[in-house]
Order: sequence, then C-alpha cells, then structure tokens
Amino acid sequence: MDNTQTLLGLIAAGPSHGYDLKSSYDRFFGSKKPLAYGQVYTTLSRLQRDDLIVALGHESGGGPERKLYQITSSGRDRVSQWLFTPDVPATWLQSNLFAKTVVALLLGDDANRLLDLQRAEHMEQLRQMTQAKRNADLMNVLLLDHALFQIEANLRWMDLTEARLAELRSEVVKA
Amino acid sequence: MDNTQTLLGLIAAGPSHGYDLKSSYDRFFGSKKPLAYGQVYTTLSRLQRDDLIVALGHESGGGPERKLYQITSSGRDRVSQWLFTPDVPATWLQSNLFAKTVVALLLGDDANRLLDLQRAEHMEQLRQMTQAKRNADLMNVLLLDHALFQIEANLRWMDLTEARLAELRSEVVKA
DNA sequence: ACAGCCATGTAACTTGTTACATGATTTT
DNA sequence: AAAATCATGTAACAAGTTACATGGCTGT
Repeated sequence: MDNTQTLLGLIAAGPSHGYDLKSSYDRFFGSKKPLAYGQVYTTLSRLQRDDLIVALGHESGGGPERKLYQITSSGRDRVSQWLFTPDVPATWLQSNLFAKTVVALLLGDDANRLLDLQRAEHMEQLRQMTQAKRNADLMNVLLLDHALFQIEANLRWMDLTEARLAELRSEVVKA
Repeated sequence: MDNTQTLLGLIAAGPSHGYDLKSSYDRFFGSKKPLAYGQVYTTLSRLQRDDLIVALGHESGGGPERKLYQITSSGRDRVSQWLFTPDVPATWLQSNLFAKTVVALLLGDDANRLLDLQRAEHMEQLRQMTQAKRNADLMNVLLLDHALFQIEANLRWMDLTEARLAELRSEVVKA
C-alpha cells in the first residue's frame, strides 16, 4: 500500500510527530494492520534525508520531547504527484488467490478444496464486516465497503473458476 | 503476492532451475510484473538454506551449466500449508485507492479529481483487458477475469464514495 | 509506589528492486 | 562474425517486521 507515501500525506495535512502519525494512521486505516513504530521512525528519517520533510525542532513543554516534522515544498509536490497519478494495473494482476489456484492445478492437488476453503473464509469475512459496519463511522464504512466489494468480486471469480476446473486441468497438463 | 511461496510451489511441480522458473512464473502470472532474475537466485539460495529445496547437482550436458533444485519433504509441507491456509482479511483492508482518497480529503484537496482520474484509468484497463481476453488461453482468461472483477468492484466503490464526498468532508474536518 | 501511556529510537533480519558482471551456446 | 538466448550470480539499496532499550509524564 506504500506506507511511505501515506505517511508523507498525513504530514502534508499538518506538522506532526512520529507517535501521533502512528495513531492517525491506525485510526484511518484500521485496527488490523497497525503501523509498527519501527516503521514510522525509520521512514521519517528517510523522508528527512530526502528533503521531503524538515524537523521543526524539539517541543519539550508539557510532556516528553516531541520532534515535529513539517512537509517541504518538494514533499508537497511528491504528495500531489502520488494523489493524481492513477495506479497501474500490475497491482490487479497479482493475486495470492490466483497464484494458489495455479499452483494447486500444477501439483494435481485438490484445487476444489482450496477454493472451498477460501470461499468459506470469504463468507465469514463478509459476515463480520457487514456486522462491523453497523457501529462504524462514515470513514470506516467506506473502508469496509471497499473490502466488501473486493470480497464479492473474489467470490464471483471463484465460482467462475470452479466451473472451469476440468478445462483448466487439461490446459495445465499440456503446458 | 509472496514470490517465495509461489516459486516454491513451482518447484514442487517438479525439479527445475532458476532460469526456467523465471519463465514459468512469467508465463503463468503475466507479462506485466515479470520476475527479476536477481529475485530468483537470491530466493533459491534462501530456500536452500532453509532446507525447503536441495540442489540435485549441476547439469552441464548440452548447454550452459544448470543447477537443478528439488523440493524437500519439509518444502512440500510448506507448500501444502500455504495452499490450504486461506488468506486473512488484512490484505483486503489495505488499498492504495482508499489511502489516496483519505489523504485527499484531509488535505482539503480535490478528491473528485482524484476519483475521476482513477475512474478513467480503470475504464481504460477494463477496455484493454476485455480486448486481451480475445486472444488469451484459458489460464490467461482466468487471470484477466480476476482483474476485471476487481476493477468493476473498484468502480462501484468509487461511485459510492463520490456520492458521499460531501458527508465525508465534514467527517474529516471533525476528526 | 506503580501502572500505563507518551515518545523516540536501534538492531537484526527478510523481502523485493535495479543494475551490473560474466560467460556459454545457438541462431542468423 | 555478430546477435540473441540460456544461465548464474553479486552489489547496493529500499522497505517492512519484530524485538529490544530507554526514559518522561500522568493517574491511581
């Protein structure tokens, strides 16, 4: 997902320090997949090295020392470029689900079993996320909707694939 | 997508060497996102180090030296575990598209513009992939179908999100 | 006094990317 | 003879994960 760009984007919204960035990040992008502190501080030093952010100096009043970082104009350009450059398709063509299915077919292994297991997991996630949407704020509803749409797309693909398994098996043997 | 696991899966299908694995990989998983040789050989040495594969010795007859690798029983276990352990939801909750949208909202920047650009790119990909399906073998049809379903899901999410932008802006300001 | 949170960082390790270097064989 | 392809690898770097180390402030 590119944590570096996302963090830079958060700094672009206003000067901040590592600890705070980590919690903003987690708040916006979900309790699953929390950002590690190790990641935050190493990323910040790289951003500073590349002149995309600058340290505003230490703030020590009322609490532990905080290092405030502010975005530079160069950093602002970078964010803008990131935002308005649409992602290329490579992303959509790499899928664990597809890779596993291919390998299962190559091994003559039980591709049906794999697909059934994945389907069960997808259904369970569908259930959980639909449930979670009930108490979520608008931002999290959007996040969950995105995941829900993807899950539904995967389910449709699995149905299609399972219907074609026999054909696929002969295709793989040929290769 | 986890290249390490995928390569191990390909070796599980039968002993092979680096060069050959790279081309199998590219054939199965698409011309976009070709696997770098650097990746192949470093991955192979790590797999060997971890006793997931063993070298069958050099084959020098008729051509350059080739190092054949074979999967071990430990490696076979690993593949099996990979295949039949369904992916967890974290994957579906991290999306560049979502991250960009959030950052655009935070910056008070033009989220509409971002979504329109992404939509245009998605439509173009939809067109290209639909076209590509015409001359594709079954395996590639499956790959393309997977991407097409994802693109459609993203398009639907973008529509939904755009319809909610006004609401979202006030939500973000509150935060 | 102690627990819990705020805050920053380093070290070791894994994975992935790009570029470079080398040389043999096959095809034109 | 030259070009394309087969084949293996190293070096340098970027990014991500986990674990560890440190210390100050706040609330009970």
